[in-house]
Amino acid sequence: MSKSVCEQLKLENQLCFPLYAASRLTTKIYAPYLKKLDITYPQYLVMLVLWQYNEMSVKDIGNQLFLESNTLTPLLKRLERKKLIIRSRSIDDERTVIINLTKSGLKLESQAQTIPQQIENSFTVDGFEKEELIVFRDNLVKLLNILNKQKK
Amino acid sequence: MSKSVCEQLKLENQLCFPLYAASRLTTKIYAPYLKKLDITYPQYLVMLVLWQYNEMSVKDIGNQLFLESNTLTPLLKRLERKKLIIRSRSIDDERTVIINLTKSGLKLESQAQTIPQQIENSFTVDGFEKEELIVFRDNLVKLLNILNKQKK
DNA sequence: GAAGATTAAATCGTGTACGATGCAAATATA
DNA sequence: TATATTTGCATCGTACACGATTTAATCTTC
Repeated sequence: MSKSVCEQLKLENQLCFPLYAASRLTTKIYAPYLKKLDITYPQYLVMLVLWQYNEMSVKDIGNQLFLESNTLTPLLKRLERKKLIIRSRSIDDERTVIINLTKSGLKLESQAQTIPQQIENSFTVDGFEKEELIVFRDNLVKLLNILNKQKK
Repeated sequence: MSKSVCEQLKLENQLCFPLYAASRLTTKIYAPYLKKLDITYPQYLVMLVLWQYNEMSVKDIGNQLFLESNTLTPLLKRLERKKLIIRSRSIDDERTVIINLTKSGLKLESQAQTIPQQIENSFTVDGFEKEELIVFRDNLVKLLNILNKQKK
């Protein structure tokens, strides 16, 4: 990349902008599906983690999603208000808050089952081949790992 | 992709999550550089647009960044408070608000010149080849175009 | 086993995002 | 040309993100 400094400052030549915009627009693609479940996109991500691992501390969820308690605590309180989860202090370590799914939280998983396929379809219909999509996702994960390493 | 429905609900198998997380972590990579300029990441994106096009309406900026006035108006007011831009109503069309750079807004560009290269370096040092990075970016832009088409 | 360091959540303040709505200016149409 | 529609921006309410700080519990170290 031997672009001039001026060229580099252009929006389309940066990695950051398409990443930022694609992330936001993707969230919007989920919106109509998630509206039916009455949850937001970040709340959906938390539910994905809980469906997979069942019981987790706030810290654990944060490690999965790269989020801290300052974001998670209010979000989890909203999920609790929706009766999807239960927040309780660990007996072993009073500092730790344990998140458990309620029955309706657990039941919501079946309603969410169809979402990933529908989203994937909306990407593949015009544009991406499925194989291409996999390579792309692997690249994203690779970037994510690099970014995560830098953090430390 | 013949993953079971259950598998598809796992975090690492979705496209959306690495996109969301990578976008957020990338923003954090920018933070120390932007702190020196005393602007946030979305403010930086607006400045990129203005450095490239000089004079733009709120609508124009929104078209470039996929943002609406409900996000841009308060953000632009903050940039105005920092004396980086001037907001004024168009004479031709009183509905339109024209954004112009101030002298210090224009001057800030030279301070931002080094940022893209530094960011690119932090991606390439361990992990990504430059060519790989270009393919990846092109994929992101492709996704962005698909997403943008779906919106309409 | 008390003092100090570390850790897990929570709280606070600021700044996005975004759906929904309001409002005034401009445009289209009867 | 009066009226309806559209357009560009602003406002409002809700929900993230996140740096910085606080609080309480646990762990270290002597």
